[in-house]
Amino acid sequence: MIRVRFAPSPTGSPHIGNIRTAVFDWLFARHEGGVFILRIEDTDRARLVPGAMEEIMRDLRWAGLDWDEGPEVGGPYGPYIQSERVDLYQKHAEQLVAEGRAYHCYCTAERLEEMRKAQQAAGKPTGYDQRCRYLTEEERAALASESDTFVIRFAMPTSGQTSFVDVVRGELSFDNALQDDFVILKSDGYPTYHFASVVDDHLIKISHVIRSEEWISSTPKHVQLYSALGWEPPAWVHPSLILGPDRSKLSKRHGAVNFSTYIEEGYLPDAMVNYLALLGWSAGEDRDIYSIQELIEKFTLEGITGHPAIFDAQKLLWMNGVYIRQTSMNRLAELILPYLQKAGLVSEPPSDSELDYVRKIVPLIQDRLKVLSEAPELAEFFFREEPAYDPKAVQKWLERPEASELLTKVVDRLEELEEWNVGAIESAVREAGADVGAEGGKVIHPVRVASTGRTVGPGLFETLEVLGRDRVVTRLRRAGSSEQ
RNA sequence: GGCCCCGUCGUCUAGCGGUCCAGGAUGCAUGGUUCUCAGCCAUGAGAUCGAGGGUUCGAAUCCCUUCGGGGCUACCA
Repeated sequence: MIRVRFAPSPTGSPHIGNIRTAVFDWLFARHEGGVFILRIEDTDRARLVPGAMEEIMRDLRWAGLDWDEGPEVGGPYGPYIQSERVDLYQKHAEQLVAEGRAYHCYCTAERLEEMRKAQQAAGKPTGYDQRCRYLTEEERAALASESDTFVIRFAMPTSGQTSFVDVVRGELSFDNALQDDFVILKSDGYPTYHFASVVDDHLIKISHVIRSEEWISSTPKHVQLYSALGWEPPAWVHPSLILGPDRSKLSKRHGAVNFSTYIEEGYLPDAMVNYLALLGWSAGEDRDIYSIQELIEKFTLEGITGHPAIFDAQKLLWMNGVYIRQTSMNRLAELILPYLQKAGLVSEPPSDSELDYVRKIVPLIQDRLKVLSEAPELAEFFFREEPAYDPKAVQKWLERPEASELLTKVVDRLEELEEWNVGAIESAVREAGADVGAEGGKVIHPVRVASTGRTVGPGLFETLEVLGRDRVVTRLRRAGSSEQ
């Protein structure tokens, strides 16, 4: 049975890279008919951010990455929050100590710091000097009695190599002598990541550890831990990092990296998952748009690339536009409604007529939307009592002698229309234009500016139809008479 | 510094010894559709496959060296 886990640390908001890993985990589990597990790695009490765990779960749910075991849903190997499992880590750590595979260390932070400085100054690899590893019983007892705190360090083999197979890179090998006697249990009684993840991955029966490249160098530590504990390690899968435009690890410096930012800006869940799946993975085909179902069908570990990928916000934007165009009108109306309300264009809750109006506007802006948050800007003139007139547009199309006459003719004809629909509106406007010797853009542009305040926008006749006769007549009359 | 990973158009990538004087997408440019914008359609520019050596009849694909980028190097994850 394939069992994978997404194991974030609640130290802040999930960012693009975190969710990309979750996407890989989830896609792999679903492809294999396996189990996707969410485990919270909150063993660093100092960096814990209140609410971060909730945000992680909210983001995953928003993206449709549902977990089969984990917080709020439970499962046979819980709890799935590491701070609730400390006794487990302590038990296994003590077991390692009893077996001589780990030891208590009484060195102070100050001594460790000095040691590191000296090592760096001497140009030597840094790492614990194992002072507490070879203590005699007497020395150990003495230190224990005079020191109230200690950590437990793992006794790494001092020679030989540790090898393991990484699914995306093949066999990797590291010198044991260069590995540190790393801490497995901190002085506050909590485990370090290295220890907690190994204990949990085993106890929770994880078959594949999928985590980003930054963990490769500590994998030999984990492999040795498995060996000391007498456990079989899982398959290791290390996709490459996601980089910022400057090619360094994606971080806050690069701007919008928090996943929630993309939710707020109005990216669609499926578009985000589609885009993230393609960052570091490929189905080996000449295409980019995949439904979630298709991604599940196609996703294999073999398609994961071994080189870093730079996050391309422009391509994401394009892809989101594709998804918006694929969205049904009614659905899109629902999606943009909150944005229109936030901008004060539609009341909360919306009236039936407002809802109806929004639905009529959607077809006109769908092709022009790349993210939902652009909706208010694109549709503002539909809602305002008086549209915001672009001064340059007014100057170019309305502040000319013939404009007033033209607009008047247009309104006159529009008012006489029996049917208010695109065809009738178009005929009326064009005929009015012909009356004053203006055709095509010469009549369309002034009318657009007069009715919407701008030179760009959806097709004029469709726009007028949706605006409705009352608004159109009012705006054209006003613009036609208030010649500057 | 040490250890490790990686290196194909600006970007995401296809490619796993010959069908590649390297394909798709994005972005960019130009043209078409049209009332503008967007969309859509078409065309184009854009990668001597980081570089240098090999192996081979033949290499982006295998080997070595080199350079470059990145990651790790905590009682953080």
